[in-house]
Amino acid sequence: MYRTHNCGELRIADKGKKVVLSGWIQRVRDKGSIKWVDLRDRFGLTQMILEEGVSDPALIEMSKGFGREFVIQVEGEVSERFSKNPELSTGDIEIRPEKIEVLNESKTPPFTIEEESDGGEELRMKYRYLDLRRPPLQRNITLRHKLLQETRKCLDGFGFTEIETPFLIKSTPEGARDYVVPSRLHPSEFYALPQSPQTFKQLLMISGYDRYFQIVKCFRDEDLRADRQPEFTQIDCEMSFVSMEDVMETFEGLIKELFKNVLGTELPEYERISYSESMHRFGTDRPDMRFGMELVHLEEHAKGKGFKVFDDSERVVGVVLEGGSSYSRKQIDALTDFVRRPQVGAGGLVYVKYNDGELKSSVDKFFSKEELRSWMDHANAGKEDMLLILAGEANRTLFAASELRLELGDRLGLRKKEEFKPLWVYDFPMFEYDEEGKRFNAIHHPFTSPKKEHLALIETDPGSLLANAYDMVINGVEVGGGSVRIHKRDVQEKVFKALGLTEEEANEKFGFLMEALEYGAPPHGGIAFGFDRLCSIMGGSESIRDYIAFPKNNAARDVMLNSPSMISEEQLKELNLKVRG
RNA sequence: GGUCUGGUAGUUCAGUUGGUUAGAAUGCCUGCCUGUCACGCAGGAGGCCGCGGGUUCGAGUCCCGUCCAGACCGCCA
Repeated sequence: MYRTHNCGELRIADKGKKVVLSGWIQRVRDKGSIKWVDLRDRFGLTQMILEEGVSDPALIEMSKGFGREFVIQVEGEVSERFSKNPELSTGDIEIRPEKIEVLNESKTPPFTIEEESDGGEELRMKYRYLDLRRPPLQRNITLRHKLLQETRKCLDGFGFTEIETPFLIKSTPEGARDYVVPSRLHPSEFYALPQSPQTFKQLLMISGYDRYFQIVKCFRDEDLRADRQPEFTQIDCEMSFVSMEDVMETFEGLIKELFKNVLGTELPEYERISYSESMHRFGTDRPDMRFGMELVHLEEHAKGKGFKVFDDSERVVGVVLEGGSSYSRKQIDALTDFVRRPQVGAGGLVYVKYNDGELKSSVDKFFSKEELRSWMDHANAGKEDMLLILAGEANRTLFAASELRLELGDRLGLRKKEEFKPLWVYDFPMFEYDEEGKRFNAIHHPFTSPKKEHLALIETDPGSLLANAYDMVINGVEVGGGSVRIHKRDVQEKVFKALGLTEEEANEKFGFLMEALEYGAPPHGGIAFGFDRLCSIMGGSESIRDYIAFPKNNAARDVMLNSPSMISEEQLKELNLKVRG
């Protein structure tokens, strides 16, 4: 028997018990005539003691060969410590070994396997199996496990059926780039890996399964980010006979359940705002609701007074920094640098604040004190505050203002990790115009239903058409998005047409779906959650890589496997492929 | 495709205006230590300064190229 207990469970009540423990050597502390060895597994740390004149001399001799991460098995007695460690759950006891067996030796690991490792990102990725031994990663992976279990339990309870859908499917190059798999049996033909099981889940509704879910890998061949991996996991859901309201209510319920059962947190009530309201108040469609500092619109107050920068701008947008009147020139310059970074993209930053009771601004030359005061009043800014103003083309200015708001929120410590503010954003536009492609793209996807009352606009003014689409946003992160789908063929045809697909193209790619819509498709809708993102939000980390056991790096490489890699001539030949270059 | 930051000991980093033998911490090895728990103390080993060119009497340091890593923009229906 390798063990009677794990390394995290023995307490003072176990004093005197004969036990067997197995684990990894975390550290050896050699104090001359006493030596301690910390034994670690994923449950905790237990100390073993070797004492000259007390312990078996053969064991002391043997322990001289011990190194970090050796795997050993220890048989011995639980004894009370002479000096206890209140920091450790097993800190009252230690093991006095009678028998030790080295189950496996270990090379010295290239970084420390501790709460805080000394290793850098790249090295830890290469030795991911060692990094995964560290307590923070074990907590993350365990959190993910709990979320998986709770999700299944909860959705099962809601009457959802888990159904698997295929990974080898057909390439449809709209939207994200597909990962593609060559077919051996059909030379020159390819499968694609799904970007999502979207069409399958709709077909399952047509098949009458009523409520479907799947915790499923999805694949997108696009560039990576801290919160984006080429293969990622979705909680994919679909329901029949539902309105937008029904879907929102159901999945608010799911997420509340998950927070309660996994984190022990009661989520506050969901706010709901429309896309246009969100853009107006926050400059983004995924606002962080943990703090205020909403955008102030100053076009009416600031334009047409002869200041060219403002006069030439579509938008003049302010953010009030509470307590900002004490900001120094240097601090304001730092904020200016922040908004001028190419990633934010603003041209500059105008400030207005009180200095010894006098209004002071970077545009004093162009505006009177009264005009400045009217801005401050409109912005509800007090004597201690500072009004920061951005101006320019509409989209860019809103984006920059939104980034500035987040930056200020960070500086004021208003974005607390342990606070959660959930939100629905709904009524997204159906299409957006792609300047490069000179055509309309679906903002959500082409199976999203347009608002019934707007449907007539689809031929005249597609840009103003709203969709029955909704995103769930928590703390400024889009954790899920969905829509009520099109369930009638003629509507689906109109949408494809608006997207610039010919009838032939639409039939070639989605004929199966359109035909299915003709056989009694029920009204249906659903949502998909980014499961990795949900983990990272709940776990309090920025990067989803911390919640994926074996992630890819930012060039989509697995540095441990060193994949992707070349394949052999024989494999290529079998697949009827030739590699260029 | 683009912007920015970085690459120096096993690891994390410092390295001045271009100038002697490239440093620190930690890890590793050796010795000492009777209650440690980030133990302590003393000593030791450990370097193709990412790679390739160039400038210079002289390059870790400056220039060009390249590779790798990270963040971001584009992209992600």
